[in-house]
Amino acid sequence: MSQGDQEHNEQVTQRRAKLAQLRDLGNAYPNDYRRDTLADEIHARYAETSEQELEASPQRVRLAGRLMSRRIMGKASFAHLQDTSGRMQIYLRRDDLPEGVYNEQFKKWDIGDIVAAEGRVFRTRSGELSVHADSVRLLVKSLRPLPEKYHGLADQEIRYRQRYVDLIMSEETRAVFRVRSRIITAMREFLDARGFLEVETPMMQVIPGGAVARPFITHHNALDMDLFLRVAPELYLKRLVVGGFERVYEINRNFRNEGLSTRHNPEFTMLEFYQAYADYADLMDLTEEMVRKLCTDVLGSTQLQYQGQAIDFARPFERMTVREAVRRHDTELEKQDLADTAVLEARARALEIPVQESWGPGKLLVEIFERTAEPRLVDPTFITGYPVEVSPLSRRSESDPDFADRFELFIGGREIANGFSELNDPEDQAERFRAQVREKEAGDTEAMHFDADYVTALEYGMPPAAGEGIGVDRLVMLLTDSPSIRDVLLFPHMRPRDPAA
RNA sequence: GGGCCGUUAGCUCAGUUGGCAGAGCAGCUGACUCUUAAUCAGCGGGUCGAAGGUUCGAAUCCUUCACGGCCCA
Repeated sequence: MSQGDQEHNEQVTQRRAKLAQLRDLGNAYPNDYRRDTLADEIHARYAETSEQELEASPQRVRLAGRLMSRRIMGKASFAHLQDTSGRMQIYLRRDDLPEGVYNEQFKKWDIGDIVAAEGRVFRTRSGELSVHADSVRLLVKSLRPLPEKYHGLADQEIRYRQRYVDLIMSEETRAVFRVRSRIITAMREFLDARGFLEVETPMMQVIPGGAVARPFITHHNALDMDLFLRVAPELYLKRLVVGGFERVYEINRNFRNEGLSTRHNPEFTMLEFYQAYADYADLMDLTEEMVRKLCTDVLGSTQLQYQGQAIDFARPFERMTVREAVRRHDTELEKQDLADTAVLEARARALEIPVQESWGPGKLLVEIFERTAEPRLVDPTFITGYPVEVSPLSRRSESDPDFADRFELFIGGREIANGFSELNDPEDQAERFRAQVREKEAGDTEAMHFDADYVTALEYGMPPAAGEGIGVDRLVMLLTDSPSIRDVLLFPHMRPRDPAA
């Protein structure tokens, strides 16, 4: 079960013995072979070429990859070789290889070995494009047996812990991470095309800020001081807006010291961006355009299925306020006054929400929204009208000071993005920091610190701006139909297992 | 943090009422010069997640712990 046990496994022992032999014969780990073709290049190039045409004009290729299967029929064999692009079948005949290679080398190879094969492209009787090898060579001896060829690696835990094995065995897994990469590339293309500058800001911060969340603490030895892993890049990105970079973005990790679940990993990737001379409404338009582009670029469609439910990105995204969403999805509250604290509290208790003493009407409303409406927001929907009470970083609405100029985007019943018009009044900001500090002193571990330098930056003057964060992992989950965030992280956080091993 | 489920050969999984630990793939030996979950004959391979308990006897029943999965908070 554990990796330590494999040391005593007979298959590992046999493979180690073969490696020892290879060492006796010379360099067991050569790096002088150069391939000239990938498996999928052959499939693409000769997809339409007939058996006869290939026979008439032989095409030579040099391949390298991992041996994934082998079928030995006496003096002839077939094998599948897998490289970064895909698989190619290799055909070997004893009499077409140099003396001794077939019996003394090829037959001693194991599934999982990394090998080179050179020869001409042909089609088998059943029509499969293959390479008839006249030269083969072992490049790397694999010491550990791969999972079973038919079922592959089914154990979720091992798939996460030993992702390299999962990647070797599962084209589905490889596809998820190719899609992830394409999504991030498409985000960059979209923002770069609109004059945004990609930047990197500190991940180790003296004063953590920009989100209401508990940070990780680390220690700098030379300075003998604790540092915080960032919970958000927000305050640094806005310093850059003060500095005159009027459109900036960062795609990188945030760290939040909270529990793990199918939707939460301690480190996760956010796209965060800021645009001067824009407000939250401008960003809703921008977001709709970007999300639709990502969907089309990556899936080639504006329709997708997530865990069995259809999601449509083609229609204009619906927009409604928190109150409208609650009214629509909670018939109990339909006709009641959504500003009445007593009514809201009664309803929250009826919904079995653990109501806290300190909650005002705004917090109650949002809690009810999350319980009743949020899971039903399947097609992309912008929700606005967030109470200021739950929006400590947003600018107040000029038309109604109880509400913030803020939106969240929901897709598939989950929050994907959060954006708002930025607070650029340094005196208001200083007062809000002071309120957070009071909460921290009262024992709230998630409350913010007072960031004096950030207030100083605002005092130089930040142009009116709007900013937004998009949860990249959650978006990738949607576009790859993945049920858990762990399925879209190459190395999700796992508790250490068997520390003795 | 709570509830439910899982952990058996390298991998995928069976294991009846508590009575000698099983299969397929992979591996080893042999046959086989167009196979593709190749085929045929034979063989080897186990800390049943860990510890403790009940019992003449535990993979199986009980307790605790570890790790994971799903749901809830």
